[in-house]
Amino acid sequence: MSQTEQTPLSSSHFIRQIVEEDLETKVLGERLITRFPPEPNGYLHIGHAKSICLNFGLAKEYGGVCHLRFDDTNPIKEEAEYVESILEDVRWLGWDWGEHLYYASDYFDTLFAYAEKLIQDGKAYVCDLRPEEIREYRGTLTQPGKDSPFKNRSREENLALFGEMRAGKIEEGARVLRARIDMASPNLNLRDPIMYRILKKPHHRTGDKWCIYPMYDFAHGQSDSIEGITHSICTLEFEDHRPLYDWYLENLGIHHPKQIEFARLNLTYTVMSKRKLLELVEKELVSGWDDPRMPTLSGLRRRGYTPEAIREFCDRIGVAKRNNMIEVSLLEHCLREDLNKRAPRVMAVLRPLRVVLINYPEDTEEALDGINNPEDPSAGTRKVPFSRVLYIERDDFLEEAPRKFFRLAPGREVRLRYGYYITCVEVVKDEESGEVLELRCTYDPATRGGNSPDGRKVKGTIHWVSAKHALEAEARLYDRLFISEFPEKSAEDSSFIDNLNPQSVETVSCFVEPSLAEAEAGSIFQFERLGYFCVDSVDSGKEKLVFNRAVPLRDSWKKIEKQGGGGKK
RNA sequence: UGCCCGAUGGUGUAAUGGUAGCACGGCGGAUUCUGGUUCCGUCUGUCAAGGUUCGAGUCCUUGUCGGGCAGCCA
Repeated sequence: MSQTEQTPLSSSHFIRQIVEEDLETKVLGERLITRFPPEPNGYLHIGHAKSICLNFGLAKEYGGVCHLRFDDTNPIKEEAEYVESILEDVRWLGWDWGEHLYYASDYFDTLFAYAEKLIQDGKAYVCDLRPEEIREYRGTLTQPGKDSPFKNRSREENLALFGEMRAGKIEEGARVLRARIDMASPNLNLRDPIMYRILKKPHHRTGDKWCIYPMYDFAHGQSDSIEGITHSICTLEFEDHRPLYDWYLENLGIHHPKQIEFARLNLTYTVMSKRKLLELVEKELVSGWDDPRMPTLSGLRRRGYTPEAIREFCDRIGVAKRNNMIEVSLLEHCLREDLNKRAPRVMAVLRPLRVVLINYPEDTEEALDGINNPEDPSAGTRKVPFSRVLYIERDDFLEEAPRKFFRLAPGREVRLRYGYYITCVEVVKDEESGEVLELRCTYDPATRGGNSPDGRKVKGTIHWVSAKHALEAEARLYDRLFISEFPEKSAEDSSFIDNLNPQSVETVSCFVEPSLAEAEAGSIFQFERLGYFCVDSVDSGKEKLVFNRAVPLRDSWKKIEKQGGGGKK
């Protein structure tokens, strides 16, 4: 057993190395404590999954713990609805925070006391500059800022003023509490950053208790500190904030976790920013945060992605500091890899073409044995009803078929999966339009089950459903939401919205085998030769089955077809 | 023309001064009652120039390119 574990699948990335070293030298204690700190202002997406798996994964791996903490310091943007969805998504992904569920808002009292301490130490002051003035005084990227005229107020005055801010005596925007650092710092975050601002808004957890709220920088590090976090792992854009993170903790003289930054996930053909995802939702360009085309965890779940596939994906993409752009094909690969092992196979016809077996008795039907999962013998077999009239996929018939087309064509023989060999003898067409309406075929009774006693081979096997027994269902064929590989890189005067794929979903009415009648919401099947389909958790029901295509099977025929049509006829 | 970070095949990611490897992807083939799966083969890489060293993807210098930062957002 231990021999199989000698080669860990996940590679050793730089954060793991730092953690390992720190655990060895015990500079931050003996136990690893990480945290995932979402702001409850939107739904979690696949990019968050990277962070979640990193933080929870590391904790699990090294016998530590990972906290789930909501970074809820801005009541204007945050809502309880988001808290609920985030809890659900993290749990669904397979992680357990145990009793370690926290809210930055739980620390508001402590944070307030911390602020008073800095004032007392002459390291913070109340500033009366207006927002525009603060911006002016801050300077620019290349020019230093200048001191606020209020920078040298006495401690007593600052304390009193800060108390008034808290008591609601000051109007919004009139005053802020600032750290007294250095207006000339080349790092703008150190130019006397704002610690507290006045926001006369009720908070989703603290209600009306507060009308001043700490800024991210004044809340995050201290929250980490209070919880005894050892390694505070965040994304690259906070790199410039680290000196401030360190400054607060040092000047407060409290436990000092180590902040480490890594590059966030980017995926081709999708957008990842919460702002853009919100825009898609609000403009009703998608059906909601859980639209199966969204890269949100709720969308992916509804689409048919499994937690296992997502975790595997997060493991494979690695962790580094350089900006990256992961190809969606890797995500799709991880899904197929997982589902191939587990998804029951079933037959469904998306674009039906009627086939009549002219030498098959009218009143007969039989039950054929279908293998539920060739990758998993324990999944067993099922009975699939067969009769004289069937539906096959329109794509599986071509009137003028090239040599490499192994499916049905006039005069050609194919195997019906688990059924008989059939030969197409007649094509019935609409006289006016020329559209193929029906195929008339003969079947070979000796080939029942899919093998011929004379050993003759057929190149192709196609799927089918019995017309009499089939269930009608809806299938939603999803494709990528954007046509462009890099939707955010749109022309100057256009938005990422212009890169939406107009064919990102096609809804078809299809026929599925009767065994699917009792399929539960959220369960996933492989429609043989087509792809993986998930019973929609919102719209599917007893009256009407609705399936979402999570991902199609790889299709090498399509490739041949594109390259040159599979040769001469 | 400030500060910080980064640069390895098409895309990711390893190699921690000592044979540039793995995965996805592409291409070709074998097997197959899913044109799926599986298996085999194959393709392409250390940003540039100097320096240190017996030896540099790795260390140093300079340059180039990419990213982040001027919310009372996180």
